[in-house]
Amino acid sequence: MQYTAKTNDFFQNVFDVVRLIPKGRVTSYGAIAKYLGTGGSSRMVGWAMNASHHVKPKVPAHRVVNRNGMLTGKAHFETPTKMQELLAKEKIKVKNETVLDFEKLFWDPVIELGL
DNA sequence: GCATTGACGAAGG
DNA sequence: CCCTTCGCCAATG
Repeated sequence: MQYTAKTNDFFQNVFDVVRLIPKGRVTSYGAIAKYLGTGGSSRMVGWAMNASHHVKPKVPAHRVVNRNGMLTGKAHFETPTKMQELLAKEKIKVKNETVLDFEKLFWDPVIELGL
């Protein structure tokens, strides 16, 4: 799989922001996209995460969920339960594939890191 | 090069 | 919170 110069740069930015997410906090694909200035391309953030598996250092992709706090990407982990396990280790409660207190745990890079 | 797909988002129901 | 429709854009067939 080869990435174009465009996506390669985009991917790196996504990985970088995701690694900055504090332990025990979560964010959304859209928030990351907005922070990177590609607001409408939230799908591309998800695509970037898809490539985060073989990336080093490891990207805490489990801290990235959709706008509803739902673990939509759990199926793409090593095992369908891996994502919830990692979240549980960070004291993040997950119920019915959705992060509880999502609004309280939400970490917006635009707000936390500034524009 | 067109059609389909997708770890999304907003709005309306 | 779930469902549908539409917009979004790179990758893939």
